[in-house]
Amino acid sequence: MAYTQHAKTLAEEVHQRIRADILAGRLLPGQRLKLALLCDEHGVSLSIVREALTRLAAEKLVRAQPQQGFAVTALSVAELRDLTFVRIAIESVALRRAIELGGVEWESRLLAAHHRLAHTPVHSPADPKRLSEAYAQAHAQFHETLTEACGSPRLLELQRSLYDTSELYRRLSYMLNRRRRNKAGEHRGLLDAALARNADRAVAMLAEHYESTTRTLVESGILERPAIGDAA
Amino acid sequence: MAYTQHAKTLAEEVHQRIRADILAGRLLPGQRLKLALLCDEHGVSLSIVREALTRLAAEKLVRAQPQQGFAVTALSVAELRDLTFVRIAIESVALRRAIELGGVEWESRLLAAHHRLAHTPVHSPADPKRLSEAYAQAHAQFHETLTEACGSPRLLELQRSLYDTSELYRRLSYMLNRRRRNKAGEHRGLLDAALARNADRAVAMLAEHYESTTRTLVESGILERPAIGDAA
DNA sequence: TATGTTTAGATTATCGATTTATAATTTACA
DNA sequence: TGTAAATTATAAATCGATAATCTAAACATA
Repeated sequence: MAYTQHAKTLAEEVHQRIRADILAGRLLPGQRLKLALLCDEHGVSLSIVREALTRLAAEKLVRAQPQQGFAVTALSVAELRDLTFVRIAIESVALRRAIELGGVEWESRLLAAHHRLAHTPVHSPADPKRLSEAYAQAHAQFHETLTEACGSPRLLELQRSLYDTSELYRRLSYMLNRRRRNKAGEHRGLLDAALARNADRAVAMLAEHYESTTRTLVESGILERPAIGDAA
Repeated sequence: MAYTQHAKTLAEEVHQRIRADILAGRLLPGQRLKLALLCDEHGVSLSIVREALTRLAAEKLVRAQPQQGFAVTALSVAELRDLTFVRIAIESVALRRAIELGGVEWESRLLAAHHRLAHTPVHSPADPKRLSEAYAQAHAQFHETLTEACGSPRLLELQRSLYDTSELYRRLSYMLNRRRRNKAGEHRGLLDAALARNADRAVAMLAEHYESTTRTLVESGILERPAIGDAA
């Protein structure tokens, strides 16, 4: 995920901060991002906020409309389905390569990442409805490690970018999911398949893992009403 | 490719202009892009050029180094190989879907795009060493049409972005390729395979099509010396 | 009451100037 | 003569102000 790398420029700093706000759900899909408010909030000038939002727009986390400012990207059902399809397509390729190329080094890191994930509480003690920040991190780390050994930096970056785009939908899904899907089991299965070098099974599990999240969201109907709140 | 959509803001206008300069090879890989010079050239203020370059950096067409400005992205051999790998991976998925989903409508457009490509002169009369602008367009169009029917806007956009990144390497390859590879034949074969709904053959041809371009470049050794010229 | 038009307020887009950081050059010292 | 510190020059990053544009409210008209 690479939150808070030591940013070398102010614009980069603010870019990462706003990005984190979006991914953590502090800024909601559809919400307008008014420049002046963001300036106050981060204590910087217009140019900085503009540059930050411009970058986020290029990453598709916010949408820019000329003369009308910026808003957090809100995915339609169709777009979420498409995103899921592309993620599965790309990660399948990466996962197959990783399973093919990864060595003992990779196996160890994967095992470690899974162990951390399995032992991180899903909900924060403070707000039991929400996903904890620590879990979100561990989850991202596990999925990243899974394909890490694929040997293609570019593919990995694509994967990370798409992961980010779907991050807040993933959080939503967690909050919605009443019948408590067995996430832990799915991760365990993924781990086992990868370590057993069973690419077909791993890929199938990954696809199901992603599709079920999307299904939960679509069936909940929460995506229909574009949760537009104003201001930042 | 979407050159010169009617841009609604100045920054977008300049962004597209610089982008076109890079893709057409008027700005070379490794070349530093000094803000002041670009301001003069396009008759705009610093902020505008900064925003344009920031976007190009997000698209990976230029590289930004904090406190040191921007430079046109120069791919190393390893990066070019990786790029090729990712392009093949992504377009393979898209092509298979297109072959599966595409209807008569798609076939017609593909046939038309191929016809146009086949009848556009490769070199411009003005500069017989360089690739003509018209051919570059037609080529882009053909490849875009090939996968158009895949049903995934996101996948197509990814494809286009990667196509752009490799655009100037493709042009280089054309200029270098002495033994005159049979490009026309490859395109013809791709067309036939697609129309015959032979996904495996089409994908294989596509992969070979891209890999041979990369091979030409790598073997030429032209990528080794990072063609750094200063100024814009 | 509904529709279209004008006007005031708010917000974004752009600019030119200032501040800050890096790179190049000179000077001092071993 | 070579290295390190100090100085200057160059370019990027940031800011605050102005111009252009949009949104919404108030008003007039049918």
